[in-house]
Amino acid sequence: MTDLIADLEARNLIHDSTDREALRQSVAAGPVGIYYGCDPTADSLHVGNLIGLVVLRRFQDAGHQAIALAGGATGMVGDPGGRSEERNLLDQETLDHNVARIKGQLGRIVDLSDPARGILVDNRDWTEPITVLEFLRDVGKHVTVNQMLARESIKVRIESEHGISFTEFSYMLLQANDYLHLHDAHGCSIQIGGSDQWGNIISGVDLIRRKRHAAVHAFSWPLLTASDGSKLGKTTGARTWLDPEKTSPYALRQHFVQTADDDVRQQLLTFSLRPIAEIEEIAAAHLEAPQRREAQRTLAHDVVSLVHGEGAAVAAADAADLLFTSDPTGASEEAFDVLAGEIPSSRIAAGDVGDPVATLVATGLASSNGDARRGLDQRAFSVNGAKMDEGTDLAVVERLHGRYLLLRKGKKSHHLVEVFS
RNA sequence: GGGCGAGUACCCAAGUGGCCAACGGGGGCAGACUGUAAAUCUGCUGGCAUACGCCUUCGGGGGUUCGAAUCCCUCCUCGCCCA
Repeated sequence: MTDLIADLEARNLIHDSTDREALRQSVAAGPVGIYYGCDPTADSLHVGNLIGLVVLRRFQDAGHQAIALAGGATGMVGDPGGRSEERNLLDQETLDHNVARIKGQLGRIVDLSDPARGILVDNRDWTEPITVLEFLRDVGKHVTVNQMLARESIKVRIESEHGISFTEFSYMLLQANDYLHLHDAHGCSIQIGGSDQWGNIISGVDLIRRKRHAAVHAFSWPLLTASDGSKLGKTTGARTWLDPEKTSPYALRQHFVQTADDDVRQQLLTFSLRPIAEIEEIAAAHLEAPQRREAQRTLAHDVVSLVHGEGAAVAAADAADLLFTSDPTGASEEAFDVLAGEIPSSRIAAGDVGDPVATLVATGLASSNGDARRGLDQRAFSVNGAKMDEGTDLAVVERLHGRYLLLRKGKKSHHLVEVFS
């Protein structure tokens, strides 16, 4: 990559930045340390964090040092941005657990095996030892409350009915101190984050300029929103996680396959490591024949491959093909073996198969007997491709390959039942 | 410390003694239409029950009443104002 910054600009991944020319020259001049931080508020990263990780990856591929920061300390305090109420504080034990899990997920996207290429740090390591007095003198002295109050994230909270605690108010100082530490200890000179982080990021840049008289850089990407305005990865319902235990590779694939036409080009630019020219070709082909969903398929493949590996991406694609494009009753036994590993599945004794309501609840496709009955009423469920009703006796439904029942709710939820005797 | 106000289901929010499992909106799920898209229209959205109905729920606890989300007491949490 001759000009990484230009590439990112073309991908619409730069929203705000410090002096653009200085940033460009710094990146072009040689390897730099670049840092992206996320707070371990859950035991898994989600697709919202993926942008940062992919940007780190792009820098790493260009020979720079990626610094992934797990915010063990800031996670204890809570970022006031983007919410109207105080966070619930997490305890040490939970944070430890979360950081450990996140490290595994991170390591697949960003190479952490060679410290010169990438490292994972936890800001508790340098934040915990600082005393309150040191912090107030060394960090607090360099920042005016006036500036802090001017930040959008703070302003919003002050005007909200719940207000903001001093704890969360202090968050940006901790993050500023992180950047200072990484600058001193690792020579880090770029910080990145979503545009909602810009205030916090700039605080760090200012702090370093005041204390070290050094000009460091930063940029943010536009907060990813779907064309319907919802915040990606934070859809009210189920989040899409990077941990395969929480969101299977198949489910992750489905999340991206279902991307809206209007969003798919931008998402490819954001998440795919393919060159821009190739993505533009795919986008152009997609405009010609959107119903083929080739762009969505490419996007889904690239993301799953990045997060879980090529093998998982292919397996997830095969499972999806079986469920959506071909007749499940004609699928081979081997295909079902694979499918069982990709979609939710369960084993049920032959004697327990019969009543559709009980079976639907047992598989989790319905949340309660009432939910199952409502769904059956609305003809939402099918077994082996045939619609079910309350009278369907699953015991007499012919099992595929002698042992499988493929249950479906709506168009998108599947569950494979293996019947044993 | 004092005064005022608020806490309702996933979220916002109506309801101020029975017609309340609780208006409305959002979100979610499903059906029709489709391309595993969007838009649109329709249905559903506490649990048990085929059903009559029963049970649990309106910040926590206690009370008044035949009957409470609604009235009283108390506690907790939060906001605004005064000190």
